[in-house]
Amino acid sequence: MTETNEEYEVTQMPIWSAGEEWCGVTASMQLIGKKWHPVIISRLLKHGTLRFNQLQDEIGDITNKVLSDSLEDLQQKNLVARTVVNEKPVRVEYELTEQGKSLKPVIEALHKWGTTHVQPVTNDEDTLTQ
Amino acid sequence: MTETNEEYEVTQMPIWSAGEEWCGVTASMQLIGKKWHPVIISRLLKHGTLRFNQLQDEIGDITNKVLSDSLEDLQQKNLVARTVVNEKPVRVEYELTEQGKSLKPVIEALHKWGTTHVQPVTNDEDTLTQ
DNA sequence: AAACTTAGTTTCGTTACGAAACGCTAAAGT
DNA sequence: ACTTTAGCGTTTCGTAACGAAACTAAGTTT
Repeated sequence: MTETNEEYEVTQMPIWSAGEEWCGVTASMQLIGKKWHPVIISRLLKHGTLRFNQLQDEIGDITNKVLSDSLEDLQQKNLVARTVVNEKPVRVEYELTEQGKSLKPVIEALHKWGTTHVQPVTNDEDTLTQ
Repeated sequence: MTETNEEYEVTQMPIWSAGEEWCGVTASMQLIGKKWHPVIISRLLKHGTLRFNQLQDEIGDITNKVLSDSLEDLQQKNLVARTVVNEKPVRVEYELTEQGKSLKPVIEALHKWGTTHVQPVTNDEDTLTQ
């Protein structure tokens, strides 16, 4: 097909091109700036290792496709590792790499802000009490 | 725009519905989980007040449309305030609300992680143009 | 054989993001 | 009087990300 395994293609995209001032926030966003990445990482931080369906249950509202796509992206960015355990039925485990674990302070900051500055609306859709 | 408006209506979208376990990370993501939001907020944290073009220059790679859309979303979420100063030519200023300023620890965590765990690539791999 | 489990993939529709061009107001240059 | 410049966007159109729902595939249990 392709001469030199173009599938892999080291998609370490150019984080920042010349001239522009490089910024840590921008850099972080290139790696975890997708909708579900921080949530997935938070669950793996909490549980260490999770299987596909466990992860999905923990998150709650994510579809198969989006979880699958997100995990693929996270692997490709070396934040998550995927292991196939040969049992029957086959078991697939996801866990954070060291790089992924290093995101702990970021996730903690997100968690803290979310819990202290966003109130969960306790639903029933008519409580406009704040 | 400050008076009651049926179009406005939602005020605070349902962050989480009943049975699901609510999580601070998910909540945060609902508010700042867009590609450019953290970067925009970081610039406003740094400079206090910025005009449209200043903000665009500070960020570097964002288009008019996306910056405009993002700012609109941030206003709607009460993280950014927009002020029109009636000069000639008209001046429009953006700054963080108190709620927006409270994101400082989150942005700092992102900044720190980005600067310590992502290296700026300096365009190796193909050094043809630069 | 039918149903279930795990771990996804396929299809298709909607929303977010991007590039480039254009619009508007008003001053300033020629 | 025109053209250019500056500020602050909007319009148009194309691609990528996200989502809902159905489906696949290997093996297991009923």
